[in-house]
Amino acid sequence: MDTPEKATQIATPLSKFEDSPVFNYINSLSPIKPVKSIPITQTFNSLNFSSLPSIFTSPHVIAHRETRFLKRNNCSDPTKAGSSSENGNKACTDDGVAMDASQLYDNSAQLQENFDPGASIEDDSVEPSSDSKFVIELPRALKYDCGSPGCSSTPCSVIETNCVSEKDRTFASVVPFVEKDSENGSFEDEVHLQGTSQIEQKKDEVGCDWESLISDAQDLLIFNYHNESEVFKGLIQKSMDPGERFCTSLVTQFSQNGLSGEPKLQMVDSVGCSQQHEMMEGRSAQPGETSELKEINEIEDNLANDDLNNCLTGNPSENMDDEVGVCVQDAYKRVPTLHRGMLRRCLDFERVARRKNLNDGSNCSSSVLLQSNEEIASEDNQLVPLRPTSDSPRCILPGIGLHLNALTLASQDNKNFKLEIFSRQLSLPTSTAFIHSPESGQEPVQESLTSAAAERDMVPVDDGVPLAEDASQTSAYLVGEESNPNSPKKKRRRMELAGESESACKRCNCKKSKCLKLYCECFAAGVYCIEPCSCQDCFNKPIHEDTVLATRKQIESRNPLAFAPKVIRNSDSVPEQGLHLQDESSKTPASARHKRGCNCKKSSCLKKYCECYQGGVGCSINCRCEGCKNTFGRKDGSAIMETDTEQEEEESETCEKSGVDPILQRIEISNNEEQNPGSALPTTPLQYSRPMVQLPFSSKFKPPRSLLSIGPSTAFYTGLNYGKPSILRSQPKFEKRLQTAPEEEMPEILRGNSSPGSGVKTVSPKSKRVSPPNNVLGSSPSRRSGRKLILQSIPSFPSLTPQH
DNA sequence: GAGTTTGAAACT
DNA sequence: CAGTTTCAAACTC
Repeated sequence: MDTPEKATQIATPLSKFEDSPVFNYINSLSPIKPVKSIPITQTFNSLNFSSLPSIFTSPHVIAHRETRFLKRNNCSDPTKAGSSSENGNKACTDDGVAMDASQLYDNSAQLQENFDPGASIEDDSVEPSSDSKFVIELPRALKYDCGSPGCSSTPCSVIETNCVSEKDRTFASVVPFVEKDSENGSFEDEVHLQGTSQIEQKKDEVGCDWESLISDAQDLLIFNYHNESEVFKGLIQKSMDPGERFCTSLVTQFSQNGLSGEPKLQMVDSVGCSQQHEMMEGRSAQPGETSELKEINEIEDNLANDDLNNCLTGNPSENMDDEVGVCVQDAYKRVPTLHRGMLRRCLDFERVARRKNLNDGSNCSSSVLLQSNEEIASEDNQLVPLRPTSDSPRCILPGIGLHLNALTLASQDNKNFKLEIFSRQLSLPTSTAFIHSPESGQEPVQESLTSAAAERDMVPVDDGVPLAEDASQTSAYLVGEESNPNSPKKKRRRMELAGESESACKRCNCKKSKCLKLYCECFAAGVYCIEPCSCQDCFNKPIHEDTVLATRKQIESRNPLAFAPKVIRNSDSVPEQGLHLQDESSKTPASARHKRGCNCKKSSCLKKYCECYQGGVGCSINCRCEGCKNTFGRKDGSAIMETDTEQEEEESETCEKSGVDPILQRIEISNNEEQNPGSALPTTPLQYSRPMVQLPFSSKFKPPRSLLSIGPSTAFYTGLNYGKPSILRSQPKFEKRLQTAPEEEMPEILRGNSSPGSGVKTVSPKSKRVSPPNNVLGSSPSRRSGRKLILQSIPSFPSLTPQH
């Protein structure tokens, strides 16, 4: 394997870093010798996630933990230390997750373990000396986490409190822990906190392959972002598929039962990382059962089901699930819509995973799953305002492959957030594909289609069109009616009435392409045509699935990125981080802009003819547009390059025309320069800066179809193309975008301009204004220096230093 | 709703 | 790779 190489690589950077300020800083912070851990962090960055095979995941995870231990327990546990040194390096290498994140995970995990009555005891016995260290470090880590903008203060405080209490007493008793926490918040918080850590831990464990699918990073980030992390936990847990839930409960049980924290957990981790299924097995493995995967497997379904049922039904159980379940409901209610959406996402993800499992043959009681879904949905209905105000993300299917149709199946009830979630779930590409497989049966597909159709059709409540109607229409569609010009039109009209939000939903009107070419928006978006479409001779239907897929393949063979989201957001897509994306990265400019850039000549990029404008993003150097006046930002490079006066003039013009606030524009422009959408500063219009957060689209602007899907979709398409799952795993770090941002920026800035695509395109003679200057500028020292300055101004991260 | 404009996609 | 054609959305009236 790569192990040797990686180790070497790591070693090198370390030496370099030792001198780095960061290193020193870390050193100063920790009494322990961070030597390995710190370098590891940097290594993370330096190394590409792509290099990490799923196989490594488990080791990797272990490594995390061990690394942590090494750091903390350095002397306490020789055995662990040894293993950690080896594994730690490896793990760090492949895991794109920020070291911080890993630490956080470890901390939380450990915290939990320690806090857990049983676990704590064991831990004590195992690592007698580690406690004090842990106490010290844990707070630090937590604080660090808290330091993140979004981090919720509550959890941190709780944790800290706990730590303090621990100091005095040891981790032996959970009760004190609870009490302490209750002081700050509620018991729920405590539980949630625990759950959170569990979840994180779990994710860490699972973090391999399919788990990575979960954009845990995002989720986690969100998690931290809001004070209601506890809610998340609950939701997550709830949303968890049986296996995961079970796992979580297991973790809890582990701790409660007094299972050894580290060693056994590690076993579980390793097991879990191998595969989804395996993962589940591993997780399900009880303390004493770890060895027998098969047995576990058998048991798993039962247990999982039981567990799930218990949770869902709210029956009291031994597990925390009960508590969680209860808490979840309460918490869930309290969760803001936004959060819920996020949670939803998790949920959906889970669902998808489940589906995948089901398809694979392992059926953990689909009924149970459905039940959970329904329950959730019902919750949503009750608690959440169903209608996203403006153009709902829901409509944004783009970027989602045909599989989307299948995915939607699961959550018919909660249509509102589903799409969004799905779109973001990009991570599910593989699973999606599988789900979509014909084998799954027409029914599922159709069903999914139905839901999808319904979703797409879904009109804001105010529209006055009941969902039921849509559903009925959908059903009609399902019946197999090829294309229904009449009804579609009606519907269309309705949609139009509904407003722009509707427009976001793809409806095609193809006449000659048979909806099998990219001309067709539906096809291009990776979704089947539905009733509202006015297409003729449409082949983009489940009935013609084979044809569709074949055509799709063909097109992809021609252009692998054909179905990739047209608008790519750096931060979300995390191309740099993505394992698979790396492959893509070479092809796709990782700019936060339109994938290929526009070629507008007459529209001045002020009309929807312009894909950039349509996508709500500014034009980039990739664009070959003429007279660009894109209100979302003009070609970034050129903007800078061009004389200020010219720019200003243009800006003023734009402002006048668009009515956009000049200041805003300036900001945008500056952002464009940086081309770092992912960073705190949005590259594109502010409103879109954080699609993840479900920012409302301005009424003025229609939701760019690909907007929300950008991040995930990117990954998605990658996955789709390559059929690799994963992708998102790299994100776990969300801890702080700030951290990642610089990393991403750096590459982007450095390469972004020089990126193959941009460079080539820029050169193109067509690019009237921009091209020549851009290229020149791109390479020009002045420009670079400017960017470099910007980068430098940003707090340097370890990752940046080491590699470059 | 018909016709025009526009630029992406597809083709040569 | 450039030029041309096809196509369907966006736009206008």
